[in-house]
Amino acid sequence: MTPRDQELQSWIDRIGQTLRRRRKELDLSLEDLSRLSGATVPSLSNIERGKRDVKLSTLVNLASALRIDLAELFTDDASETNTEAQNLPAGYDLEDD
Amino acid sequence: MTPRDQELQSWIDRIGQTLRRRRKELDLSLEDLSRLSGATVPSLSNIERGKRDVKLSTLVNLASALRIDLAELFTDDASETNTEAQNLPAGYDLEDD
DNA sequence: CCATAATTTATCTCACAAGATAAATTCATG
DNA sequence: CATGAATTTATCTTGTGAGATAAATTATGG
Repeated sequence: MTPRDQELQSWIDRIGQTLRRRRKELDLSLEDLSRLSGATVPSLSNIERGKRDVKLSTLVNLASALRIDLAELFTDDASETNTEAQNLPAGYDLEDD
Repeated sequence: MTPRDQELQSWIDRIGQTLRRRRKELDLSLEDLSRLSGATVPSLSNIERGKRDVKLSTLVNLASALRIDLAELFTDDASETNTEAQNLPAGYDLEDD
């Protein structure tokens, strides 16, 4: 495994973790996020567990569904909690949008 | 075209522009970058022109070859010129690495 | 202008991301 | 524990990103 492969895997892992952390933060199931993002449940599972070389479009959709900036997936200060408008615990709309 | 498609296209465009700007900054041809990154010349052309829904691995390889942080591709302050160690005009090593 | 380099476009192939669906596993909670 | 929800794993299909290669087009310098 080349060092670049390792770097890739580390990005894939970190992005997956960030996505999962954020989903939990919003108290969504994979199924909820599936409806919000358009991605299927198995696909989401694989992405969050770092099993996929995701396409940009997928990340854009997920960031949008989770109401975070795409850039946040790449600036892992690992503990990105709340930025105000990004947390809306009550009555989060689960309709597909 | 949904608004999310538009957002995707705008990211694809901006990333392509950033990559091309950076390549020119280093005074590399597509062929040079091809050797450095492992991507083929036609592929690079398509990416820089915003014709592709790139995979994460491709972006990681390109950022590495161009010696920029991956995050820089997603924080487009549009005019990211020099951050010191990222500019090495003389004797830039064209060997594949 | 011409020659050459750089880039774009085209074709064909392969690999794999992601969809769809179902079954298996794991996790909560009563 | 049992039961139902959540997640993971598996299988099959489809679409497309990216490699390889070549030809066409567009810069650029002499």
